[in-house]
This record gives sequence, C-alpha cells and structure tokens, in this order.
Amino acid sequence: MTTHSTSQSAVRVRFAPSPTGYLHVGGARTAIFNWLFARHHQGTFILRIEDTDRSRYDEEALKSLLEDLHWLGLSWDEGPDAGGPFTPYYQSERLALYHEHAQILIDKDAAYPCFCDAERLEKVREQQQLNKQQTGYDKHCRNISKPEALERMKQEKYVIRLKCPMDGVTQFKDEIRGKIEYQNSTLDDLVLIKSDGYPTYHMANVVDDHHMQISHVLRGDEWIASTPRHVILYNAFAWTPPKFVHLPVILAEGGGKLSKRKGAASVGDYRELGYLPEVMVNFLSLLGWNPGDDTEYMERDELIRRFDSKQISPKSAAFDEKKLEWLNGQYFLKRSPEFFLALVKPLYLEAGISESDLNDAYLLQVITLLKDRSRRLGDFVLNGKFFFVDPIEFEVEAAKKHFHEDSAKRLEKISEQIDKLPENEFTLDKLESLYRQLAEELQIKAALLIHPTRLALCGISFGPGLFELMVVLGKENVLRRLKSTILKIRSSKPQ
RNA sequence: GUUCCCAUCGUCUAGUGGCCCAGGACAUCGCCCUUUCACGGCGACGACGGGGGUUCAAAUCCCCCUGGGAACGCCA
Repeated sequence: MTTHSTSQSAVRVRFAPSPTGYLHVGGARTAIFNWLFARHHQGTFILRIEDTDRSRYDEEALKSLLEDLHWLGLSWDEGPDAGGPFTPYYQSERLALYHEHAQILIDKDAAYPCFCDAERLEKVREQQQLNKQQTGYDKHCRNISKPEALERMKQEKYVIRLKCPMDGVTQFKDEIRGKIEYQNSTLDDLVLIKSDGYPTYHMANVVDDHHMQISHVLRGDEWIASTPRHVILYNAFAWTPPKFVHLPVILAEGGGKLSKRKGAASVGDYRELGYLPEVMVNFLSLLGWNPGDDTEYMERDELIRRFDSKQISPKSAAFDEKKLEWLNGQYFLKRSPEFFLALVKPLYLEAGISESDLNDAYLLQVITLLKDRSRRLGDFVLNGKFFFVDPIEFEVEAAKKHFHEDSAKRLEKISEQIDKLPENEFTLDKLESLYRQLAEELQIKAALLIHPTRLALCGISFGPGLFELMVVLGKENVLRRLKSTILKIRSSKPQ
C-alpha cells in the first residue's frame, strides 16, 4: 500500500460516471469541466466507471455513456479502452483493494461492522422524523465488542461503517466557495462496504481517488454534504485529500430540476436534435463559468486556453435551449459547406431522398445556400427538401396571396422567357435582369414576379435568394415546376 | 423536519468598495438592409430580493429576514 500524497504539480482529474442511465447534460458539464481543467493544465484526464451498484448496472447505459463522451470529443488519457498505470478503471474489478482498505480501518478502530437490517434502519428514521431530529444512523452497532462482532460476522449479514467523530467540527475548503464547516454531531456513520461485499460510492471514490493520485475533484455540488465524511475517511487513512471543486447544478428552463419531462436532458437527445458536439461543449462550459469577458463563441482550443477554475460560479444555472440554438447557428455560419456533407446526407436519406439524387457536388451547393439560415441540422431537411423533390403542397397563406390568375399569367411569361434562355445563360445575373426587365415592361414591382416564382418552385415562402436557388435547381426543373404550378393555379380556381 | 449551499434584467452573465442612477449575450418588440427567410446593423424593454449595519463611499464587506436549491439510502 502506498500512502504518499500525490505529487503536487501534476494535475490529475477524473470523470467518474455510474453506468445506470444516459449521460445527462449535468453529467456532461461535469465531464467537460474536468476535461478542460486537465487540458488547460496539461494534466491527465481519467475516466473511471463507478459500477458498484449491481442492481442498477446497465450495460446499454455504459455503452451509450462512452459513445456520448466520444461524440463530445472528450478524450481520456486513462480509463476504459485507454488503459493506464492504475488499471482496471472499473470499480467492480477493484473489490480486493476496497476490502483490504476496509480491513485497515477496522484494525485502526476507525470502522466497525454493523448488523442492523433495513427494517430497523427504517424505524429509526421514522422516529427521528417524528422527533424533528436530523435523520441518520444511530450508531447502534458502534460499541459492540470486537470478539462479539467477530463471532456475529460469521453468522449474520453486515455492512462496514465508518466511525465518525462524535464532537468537534470537520471543515474543508471548496475551491470556489471557500471554507465549509460541519458539526461532527450531525454526521452519521456512513456505510463503506455493503452487505453484498461491494463498496459504496464513498469508499470506492476515496480509495480510488487516492490511489489514482487525483489532484482535484470537480464534481456536482450535490456531493458537498458528503464531503466532510470523505475528509474524515481521508484522515482515517492518513491521506491528504484532493482539492474539492463543487460545480453548481444545472436547472431546467423554468428553474426546476432538469428532466425528461422538461425538454430533452440527455446528450444523445441533443445530438438527435441536430446540435454539434463542439457547440454542446461551448455552451455547457458557459453554464457556471465565463472567461472573464463577454466572449461566448469559443472553439475547443480557446476554451482550453482560457478555462480557469477561479472563474467558476457557485450559482446554479438554467439551461436555455433558445441560446443553445443561437450558438449552434453561429457555428453553422463559421463552418464550411464541406463540413456538413457527411452530417446532412443521412438526414436527407432518412427523409426519403434517394441516394442517386444526393451527389456531393449538388449537395454542396444546397448546403451553401442553406447553412447560414439554419440553426439545427434538421433545418437542412425541413427547409431544403424542394431541392430534391417537386413541391406537392404549398403554404396556404402564401398561396392565397400569390397564386391567382394574374400571377399565373406572369408565371407564363416568365416561363416563356426562361425557355428561350440558352443553357449557358441560365445564370444568376441573367435571371435577375430577366425578372427586372419583365417587371419594368409590365410596370409592376419585381416582387410580384419573384414571390409567385418562389412559391411555385419551393412550396414555401422563405429560403435562399430566388435566383441562387434557381441556378442550383437548373433550367429543366425550374420550367417543369413553373408549368405544373400554372396548371394547378388555373384548375383550382373555383370561379 | 435537520444540515449545508446559493441569490444582478425572463434566461446566461460582467462586476471583487469609488470607473455602475449597473455592461454584454439569448429571448421579446421596433427600425434599417432586402424578393422572402436568415445573417448583419441600430434601438427599445428589462435586474443589484427586503431590512439593518460597516464606510466619506456598497451590487460589491458583515448580520438578520425572505426566496430558491441540494443532502439527509447497504444509489451514485
């Protein structure tokens, strides 16, 4: 056993999820902060799987957890798949270590076996509630003599509990909150080893953080109340505790707890909603942290460069999806069309566009016209389907406004002129001047030609510049759509 | 109930005693650009929870109240 404290210069942090469910944005934020902290200090980022609750263990959850972390781009230096000097990184494979250490504590008289069953514990709690006392274990088995305890351990089920001091105070420093103090009288003797032989979080966490030489613990602030007992544990082992940095929780839009009910909550959900991983990292890093000025758009490098744990706020923050959407749009503006190719193609396929219509050259043109007016990946499909299929339906309100006999006549004129246009003159400039000239001849505003054309070609009243999208669609498509629309206008006229 | 944490616009936040009758961003609402939608530009709306101190001076420090959150498990 090594009892040396961690070599102080090296930053070693860990993200230690429990594979019991999907990676939620709160967990993702914790992972991101750890990762940024490690990268900023050229330290080590460790992934450790805390799978000590075998009743809630979920193989699928573990898989999706790793997948989501990969997707976010949070690469770990030690952990599953990566290996490292402190392998294994699954707690379920480190049981011997925990037992060994539990024994050390028992030998030091810093821990004791407890034979109370769930039923008795429940009763104690009820009584405490009734008396308006703080709930917690009543230390019933704390003073059983060693010989008796040894004897009973052979017959009965038991857990190992930590002996917390009965009086005095335990204090620790939270790096963003400062000194936090607890009266020891309010701390109960927590379970270290469960009756099934698995360690609790507290035990496994402290033992592993020590052995893996973790220098800073960045975790959710729901752990603050457990920290004094962790400190007592460290003291019992005569170990130096790591530095504690408790991150504020993330709240849902309205302010309550973030949950499935209040919008999407898992990282996978946001991936499916069409957000980029780098945007999630950027956005989540800004929840409870800021670079000290007004910068909000920050790519990975900049985040790493500027991340400073001193700027972490103790205040819980609400997740604002509108702002996330805006930021996603900002990234769309900066990314090249090529960037979206592989991202968008599957979405079009899903929407029923055939593979043969999705050649890269054409798709690239489409993306170029759509990306700056999109905020989520799904927008490419939502607002761009007409690039691949003739519109079958037309926006009702817009059709009322723009489809009538006058516009049918105008579309007819346009059709005729476009028809006469040689293929190599089907260009942005030529089309534009064609429309402008025709409008002049007819003594109407060009808008009266443009809007009906747009609706005829797209089925929707908004989108990229008309002449640009016409060029992309090509002469043949344009003419066919114009003609069929003219027919539709006339046939649907009730008069 | 007990213990602990937190408190600036609706939301994310800047602000560490004077530069703040509080700055930026998202959202909302106008206007401009414009064939539409976006983008962009300009502007409007909008906050230091309340009360006491400390100080020449407080959003900033202290106390109380109020409000919100978390923990109180053989879950993490």
